[in-house]
Amino acid sequence: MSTSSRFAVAVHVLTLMAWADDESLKSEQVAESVKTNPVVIRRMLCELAESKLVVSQTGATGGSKLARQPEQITLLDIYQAVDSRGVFSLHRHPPNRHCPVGVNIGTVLNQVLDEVDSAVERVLANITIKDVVSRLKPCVSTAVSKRKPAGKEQALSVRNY
Amino acid sequence: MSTSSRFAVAVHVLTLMAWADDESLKSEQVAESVKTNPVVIRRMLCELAESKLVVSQTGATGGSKLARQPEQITLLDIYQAVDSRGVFSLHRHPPNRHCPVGVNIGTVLNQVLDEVDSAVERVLANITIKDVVSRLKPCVSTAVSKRKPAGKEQALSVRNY
DNA sequence: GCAACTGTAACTATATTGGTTACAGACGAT
DNA sequence: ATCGTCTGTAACCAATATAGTTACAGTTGC
Repeated sequence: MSTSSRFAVAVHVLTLMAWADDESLKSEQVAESVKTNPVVIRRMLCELAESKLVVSQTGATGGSKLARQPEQITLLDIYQAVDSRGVFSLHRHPPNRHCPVGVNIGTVLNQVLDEVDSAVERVLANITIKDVVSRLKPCVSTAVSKRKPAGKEQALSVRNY
Repeated sequence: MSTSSRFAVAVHVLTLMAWADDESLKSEQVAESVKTNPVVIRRMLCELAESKLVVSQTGATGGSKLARQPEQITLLDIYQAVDSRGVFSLHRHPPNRHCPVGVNIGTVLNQVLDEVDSAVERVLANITIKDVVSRLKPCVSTAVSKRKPAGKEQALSVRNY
């Protein structure tokens, strides 16, 4: 199975941008939230830009923001953009073609892997970045209310961290 | 996502044993079908034995066979035995706790990952090794019929390769 | 006892991901 | 026009996971 955190980080990045509304974020700011190197973020942003999920601008005052509304970006879009190799893999090297099982297990396994991948995609297609932000807000206001009884969530800028 | 072929190989191994009926197979024979090293197979067989999917016997005339009937072993059993880390991973290092998104994205991501894992498990739980063997047989008899018009599949022993 | 297995440790090889440095090119501000 | 700040990208290193290999102790049937 996947051992990659690329999907998790990509969701994190796009959620940050949705949180920031229409303001563009610099790779440095995103990297601070994810706690990684800005180059790692920029590499991922390039992939996300190729899939038309974000738009970036070079130059001073540059940065990146969502290419569409948060409700029009599904987790499946993100998954396909950064981590679309499927849940499982077949054998590294093809099995023995002279064995009745070895010669055809690949066909059967591919059917199974397709079923699994479809199930994963059905789940991811039904969750948007807007949903993620919605699920996030209760956590945040609760966390903040310990210090600020009157929650004013909009004041929490990701740019401050 | 997963990039491991462990699940594919494990299904292959157990399918071989189901195909061999109740005869025990030596790691050498299994390795020939999978085209890998017998030690790789024995390592995997140990994991499968811990999960009570196969039983092995040491000594001369030793080998391994299924611990239960093929219809009582699901692909979920196999998945959990050899590759149970879940489909996705979270961030390698925890995100910034001072960022409203970073501090809680893990909670939301875990909800999503649980939904995905459940979907995968539902698919795998509904496929047994017997099903895999059934899906395999048409392929084999077709392949064989090119040389042997009167198919007699039972004669195809995995022990020959 | 001997031969043929499994179980397992130790090591190497290979692949993937993540992290880092460095730098060319874009672009707004002055 | 040039300067500072940003993106895009190449090149490289580190860390991790899996696969493959050799070696050998222990088990078991003959």
